[in-house]
Amino acid sequence: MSVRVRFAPSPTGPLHIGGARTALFNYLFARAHSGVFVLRIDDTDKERSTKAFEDDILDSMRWLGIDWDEGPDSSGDFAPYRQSEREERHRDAALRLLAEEKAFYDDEKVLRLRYPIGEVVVRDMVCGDCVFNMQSLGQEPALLRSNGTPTYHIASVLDDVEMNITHIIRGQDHLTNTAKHQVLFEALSGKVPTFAHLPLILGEDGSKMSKRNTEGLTTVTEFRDAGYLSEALINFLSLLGWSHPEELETLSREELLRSFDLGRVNQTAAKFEFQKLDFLNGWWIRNLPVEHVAREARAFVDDYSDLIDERGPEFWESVVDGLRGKLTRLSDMAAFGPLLFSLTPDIADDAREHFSEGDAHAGFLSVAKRWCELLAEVPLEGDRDCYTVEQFKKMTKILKKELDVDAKTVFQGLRVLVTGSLSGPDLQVLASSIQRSVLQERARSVVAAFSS
RNA sequence: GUCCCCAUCGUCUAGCCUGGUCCAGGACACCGCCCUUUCACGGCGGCGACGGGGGUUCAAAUCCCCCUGGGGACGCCA
Repeated sequence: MSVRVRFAPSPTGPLHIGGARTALFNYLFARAHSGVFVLRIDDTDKERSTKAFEDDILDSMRWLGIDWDEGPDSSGDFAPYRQSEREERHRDAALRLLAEEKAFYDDEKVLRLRYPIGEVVVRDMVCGDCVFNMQSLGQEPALLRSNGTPTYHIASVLDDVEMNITHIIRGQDHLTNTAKHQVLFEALSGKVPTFAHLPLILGEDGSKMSKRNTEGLTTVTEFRDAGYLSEALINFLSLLGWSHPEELETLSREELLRSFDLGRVNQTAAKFEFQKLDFLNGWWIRNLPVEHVAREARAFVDDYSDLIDERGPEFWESVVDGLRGKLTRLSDMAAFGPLLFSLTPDIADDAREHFSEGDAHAGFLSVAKRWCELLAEVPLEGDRDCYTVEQFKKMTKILKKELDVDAKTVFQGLRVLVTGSLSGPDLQVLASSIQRSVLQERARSVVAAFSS
């Protein structure tokens, strides 16, 4: 029988990063086995489920590139894929169990599963055999609430049966549920799917990747808005609890599809560390095709949208290509907006201090004077409004040759005249991306600041 | 508290199933050096772990037991 797996989030919140990892592993497992990946919306909790959250979950998965074969938005042989639309089946199944004396009503009019006496063994692809004494598992799981509506337990198991789910891949926090569900599977169909419980992802403090972590990011949307690429997130998530057979670390979606193997999933909970995610994000920013990164980066320089559009598409790509070496998150791009377009750069304190007195001050002023002259003298090429990298190089050479100032002062001075700061991205890239008129205006502004 | 799961560098991990090639390998972070007229990138090197105790064995990170530590589950939530 061919592999069928499902990811079954409940739309009571946006897609959490931990849920994304579960979805990813299901997706990779399905693809690795040429199987089917089902997205099912487990919205049995009507009070807390919303369409907005469902939309967020679908959008997040699309953004991550985790696509599904059957789901609420597509027709499939097992539709509907929203549990709220399958309520009758769930209720009927629960009542059938009651008729067969496999369930019973408690004093509160809640229908509960009847436990067998003794032990249940869960055979798990990751954890091995886990033995549970059913009597130690606490209260029997509720199947129908006192108001007659089905609960997660009956809905989930019945749907897994009806949708021919062969493998259930979910977090280890479901392990005790699985013992109960296994009883339900046997009662409902006599067949039990294969289970794989993934190790949990812990927050940096070591416990539960819960509401808040050090960076305040928990949902996929939040990570996206913070400037992470889906490629980096997928890469990072894949390495939490799993490792590549050749220990490769930077893994593309294609490589993951090629090499994923549930057998290599470990059983140890992993802490979510931003340092590694940041490293991978920077790596992907540097290694993905420029067009792709340029496109993704646009969202983070929204304030300069018009100015960027005015300069044409090639401008933006060349800027991103020149500057991406310095990026960790796409949101870092925001800082480059003013660097590219502002007419009056803020002057950094250390820059002001560095050139405020003595020889440094004198040297700086002579660089500034000559720089202003060059900006007036050196013509632009063709119909360009910026100097080329070569022209800028030539101009710095002139400064170095003509002035009785050491090279360091020339370059640092130039950097301050162009950016107002002593450090920043490659000056050649930057200077050749800034319009001459802006360069002139800035030089004037900086000189004025240093003269007063 | 009860039950379940887990335990290798600060972190993610390889190795463990099929004991010896492991005085434990990689990656992130950190620290040096190189590259560089800044910062990054890149290159090279360094620091750094088998939780403890018993077994089994000629031999244990690898197998068994106990302890300790960590995590999870115990809802008319999913």
